Amino acid sequence: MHPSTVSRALDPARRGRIGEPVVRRILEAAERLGYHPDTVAASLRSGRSNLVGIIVPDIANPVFSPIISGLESVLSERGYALIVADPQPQRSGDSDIIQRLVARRVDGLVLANVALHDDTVERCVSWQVPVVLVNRAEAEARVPSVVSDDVAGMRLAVAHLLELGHRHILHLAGPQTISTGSLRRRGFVEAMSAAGLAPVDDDIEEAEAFTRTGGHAAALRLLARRPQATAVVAANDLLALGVYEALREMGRRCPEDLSVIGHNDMPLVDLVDPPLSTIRISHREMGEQTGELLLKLIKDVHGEVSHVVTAPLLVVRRSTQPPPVPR
Amino acid sequence: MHPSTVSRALDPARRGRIGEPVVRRILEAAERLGYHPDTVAASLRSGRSNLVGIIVPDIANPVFSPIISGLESVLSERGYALIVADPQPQRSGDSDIIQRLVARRVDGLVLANVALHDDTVERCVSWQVPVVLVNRAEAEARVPSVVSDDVAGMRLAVAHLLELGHRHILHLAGPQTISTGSLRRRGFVEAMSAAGLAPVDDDIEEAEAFTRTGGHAAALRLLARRPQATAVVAANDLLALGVYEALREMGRRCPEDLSVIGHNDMPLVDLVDPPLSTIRISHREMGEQTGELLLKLIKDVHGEVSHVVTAPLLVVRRSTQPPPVPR
DNA sequence: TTGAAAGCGGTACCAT
DNA sequence: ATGGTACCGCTTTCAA
Repeated sequence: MHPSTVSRALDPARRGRIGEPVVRRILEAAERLGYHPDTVAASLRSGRSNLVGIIVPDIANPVFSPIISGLESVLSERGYALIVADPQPQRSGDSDIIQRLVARRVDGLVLANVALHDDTVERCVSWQVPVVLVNRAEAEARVPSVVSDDVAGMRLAVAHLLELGHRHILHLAGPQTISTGSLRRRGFVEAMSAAGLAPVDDDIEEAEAFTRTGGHAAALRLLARRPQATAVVAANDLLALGVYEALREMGRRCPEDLSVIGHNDMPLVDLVDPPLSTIRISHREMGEQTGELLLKLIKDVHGEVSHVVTAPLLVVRRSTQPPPVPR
Repeated sequence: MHPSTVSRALDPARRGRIGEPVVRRILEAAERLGYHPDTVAASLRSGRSNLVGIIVPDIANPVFSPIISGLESVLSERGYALIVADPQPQRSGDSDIIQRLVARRVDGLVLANVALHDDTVERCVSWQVPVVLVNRAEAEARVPSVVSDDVAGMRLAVAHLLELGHRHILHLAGPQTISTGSLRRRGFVEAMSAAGLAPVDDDIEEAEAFTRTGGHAAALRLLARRPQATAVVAANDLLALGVYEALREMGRRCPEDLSVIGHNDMPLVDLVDPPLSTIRISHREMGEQTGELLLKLIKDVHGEVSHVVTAPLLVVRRSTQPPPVPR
């Protein structure tokens, strides 16, 4: 048969230009022979790979895995496959994952690990690869991004505690090199200031990483410094769980002695003791939005740079309650 | 310059055949021009894509995400990229993910979602694609697999409860179409029988899925039927947490009234109330082993079919204690 | 050790 | 609506 005709008949997008009966015959033959067009050859010729890469700091992290899942869902529905990369600093050969992905001719890239100031983005732009940022924004907003409204989230958390009657509220911040860490800190400061309770530096402690151990260590420092505080707003759930551990060691109770609120609403925090009040973010939805944005960008490289900001939600459980009455 | 020479100089594996100074000049030039060989063209010509696919039932599942992570880590170290696919039944176009991946010329495939009897495996074998199963074994062991020793794990769980003094022990089983569900059930029956306490059918209840809600519903049925039992062995942690919920609704306490033990040791189960005793499985390590196995298979398609079985570990926390003394 | 030529398997473009 | 042709960018084989 005639290669061009077959090619066209097999591509739903341009099948219309081919005679109805011919298409049927070709489809049948393909079925019978178990023929499937070679994606690699098609990529070489067409320049499109139908491949998208995502770079995350940790695949198994409960924040990123639903993002990957949502993204994959949108992409695969549209015929794209997703390559997941997780650059571990100590690993050799990782010198440049972005480069490796670009050499594979990915049609687009999702970056879930850029720092607030990061030259990775610049390199992608210079390579002309469509890029979308997720769960991270960069200081200059050069490329599209999908993030939760961290400032609004902290406003929610602070408002909840104020309403319960708390006045002396601390913040357990995340690393300030990461946008969520920085934005949430800013959100905390703004919300407190708006209530006339502007925090001083000693009311805030930075964890070294968004982990339980990081939260634990930082909470120990913070609570030693500010024993009379009645509530802590943690920059994420893992940090909040670190506060739990610190409290346990210090012989203080949550929520009776200290209210704690987290951020993310990751799986199982409703079952920890006490069930954690937190700010819910739909990471899966963020992944889906990221997919839509990227697909749009791939189709129209010079489309406008749009930023999606998803709304967070307060989830009240049992780790927050009114402050203890002073004796 | 001379394309062949450049190609050879850029490939570390065969650089040796090229003159030292020539190599240096080529490397420099490549650096200067920002040249990177096109992987797609290379794939087309060489037949190798340096691409591996993994198919999981749920990317965000705490069992599978560390597997993916471990696998990715091994693969990317060796120059392979990992495509992650997550076939959702209701999704269109998914008609055949395997086919789509094969059309992309993946060098190998990891299946994390095969049922006990599954024709997917057969199709891969017939397509000559190297395949490794992970966290799932099939009834006939036609292809390599990496699994935890589920039977041994259940033996550990049962032995722990027996040692505490329990005699009336129940099993909350997972879906029997899945190898872990079926193997763990068998392990439970064997371990109990070995102790002269062979369970009857009513001592075991199957959950519809490995989820909290599935566990919750099944636990309600099981505990209603067997109120005097003093311990439950759940087929995984999520199911065990479902038991917690059921207990709470029934006004019974864990561990005072009923000991509960899970399986997997997923993140955060050490912080739930009460901290869950469980069987630890290193899913990340399983992912790494899977990568090694697959790479070996890719290199030598006709190598022997090996099966890796990782050893589980008992983790005692606070959800298990001696049975209440009968009044 | 290096150069030359021939494809890998499709798709884009032009001709009919 | 279909057929013909060139060619995507590399690797492989063979020749020098």
